[in-house]
Amino acid sequence: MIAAPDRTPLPRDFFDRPVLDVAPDLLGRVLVRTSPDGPIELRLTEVEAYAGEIDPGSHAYRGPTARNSVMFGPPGHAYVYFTYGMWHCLNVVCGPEGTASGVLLRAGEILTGAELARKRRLSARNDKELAKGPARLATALDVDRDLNGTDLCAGGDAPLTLLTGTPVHPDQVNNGPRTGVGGAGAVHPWRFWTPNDPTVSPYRAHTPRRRST
DNA sequence: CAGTCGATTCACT
DNA sequence: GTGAATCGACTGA
Repeated sequence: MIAAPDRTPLPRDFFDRPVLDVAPDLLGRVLVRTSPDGPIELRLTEVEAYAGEIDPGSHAYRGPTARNSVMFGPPGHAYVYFTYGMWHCLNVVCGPEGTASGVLLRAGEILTGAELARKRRLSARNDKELAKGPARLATALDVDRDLNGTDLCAGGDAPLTLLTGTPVHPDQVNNGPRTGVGGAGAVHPWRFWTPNDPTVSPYRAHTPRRRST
């Protein structure tokens, strides 16, 4: 008998901690997306930590900009960015206001709303691929920049909420280098995932873009 | 203001 | 395993 996931929204305090504490603690939590199309619930299986201004891999490394301003705001809010001209990725802001840490939500298992997620992820060959990768996760949940800055702790009918769920025991969390991060940021083993879970995305090293001409 | 490239995904060989 | 897609933020002149 497995206990039902705790549906209490995570409190603000949860996110007001060092990002390396928050990131592994997010595994097993449940992200709820409510939209006019219907609800989707997803159990987080893979995340990556980005340590703000001290982290060469972070968007906040060179200080505040128009794009990353939400990361410098209060914890527990969504930082959504657009990349490669066609994808969105979803992060949770961590640490006190004025700092700029965040956790990239990279993959998860769809618990409810799979039918809706399949409509948005037509290229997925099976349900394990619906949210296997950060842009796939955002696509399945219909997350775009309209949700940048959304409070994930508000509860109620907010478009995005993080529930307590069923946290993974720290002894069971795996970690390794972050996917697709190059340069000095590649040395940090700040990717966290639940082992032996088919929804976790494969690791890929950073690939420099080939020069034109 | 032009050049560069990205916390990726997908189709194809 | 390799390369294209696609656009906007950021950088440096």
